[in-house]
Amino acid sequence: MELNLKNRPFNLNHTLNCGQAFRWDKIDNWWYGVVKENIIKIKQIDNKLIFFTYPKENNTKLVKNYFRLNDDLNYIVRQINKDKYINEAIRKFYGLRIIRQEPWECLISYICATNTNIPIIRNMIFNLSKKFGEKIKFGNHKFYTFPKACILAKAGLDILKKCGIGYRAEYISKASKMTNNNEIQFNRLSKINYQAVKKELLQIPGVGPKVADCICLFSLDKLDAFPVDIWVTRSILELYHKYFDSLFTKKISGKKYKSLTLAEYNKINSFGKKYFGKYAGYAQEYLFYYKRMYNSFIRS
DNA sequence: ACATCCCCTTAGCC
DNA sequence: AGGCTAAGGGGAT
Repeated sequence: MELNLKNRPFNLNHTLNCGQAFRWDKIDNWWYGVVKENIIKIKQIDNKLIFFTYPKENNTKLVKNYFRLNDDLNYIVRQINKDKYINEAIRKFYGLRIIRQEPWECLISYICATNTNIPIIRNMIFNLSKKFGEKIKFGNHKFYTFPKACILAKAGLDILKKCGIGYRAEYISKASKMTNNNEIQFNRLSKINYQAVKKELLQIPGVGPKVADCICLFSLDKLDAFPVDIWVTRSILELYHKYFDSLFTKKISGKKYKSLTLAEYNKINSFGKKYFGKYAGYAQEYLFYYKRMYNSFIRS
């Protein structure tokens, strides 16, 4: 199946490499991912996307929706392009789009994403899927769907821990039970505003402000959410310190990789939202990817 | 009501 | 070889 992007800016590699989604692999120049109960095999050639979906074939709707191809990216980028720093990130990673993930999978993924790094997060989610998901064979490759809430809700802590998730096992177990009990209703959450969604997400064990913001941004259409992780903190301290008092920046930079307090998180978070506006989430992702890439570059 | 300190798995890196 | 780092959160004080 072919999808002509026409003049819609999109860069598949940036979108899948930037660290927002953990379930994609590049094999022989094709990206493979599991989205809902489907496998997507996809590559980009100039302004064309070439893809296969399985088991439901030619599922253009799934691809368009997942990659948010209907977002007016040129307009969004114009809204967040406030200074030379973000401008450089936008130019460097032009075409990066926020992905619309499944809320349930996104919740568990970002509970896994605390106090660890992207390769380990990918492992945790793969292990959970392999042990508790359903196997799908596609070509010469095997894939696993993300496990349903009712399955994880029944799983014992000892079995969960064999997936390498450590202390997160209890959070995942409780979050699964809440989802399975209908205490968390994602289709309702996608319809209420950012503040209200975040407040509800914070009731889930293992979900603090950072994880809640990630779920809002990557799965619940809250493009104004501005997650603040270590990389965003660094880029704010380096590039935007003039918007904070020197006492604050000094305190944060002296923390040496210890986590932010709630007050500190909220201060950076509300700066991001105010400064970049209603598409602050897009700005966050460009800054995050830019800072992470640049730091790994100067280390190697 | 707030802030501070400490613990929590895992793996790659130096 | 042991400490540090990584898309942080929770609980005790």
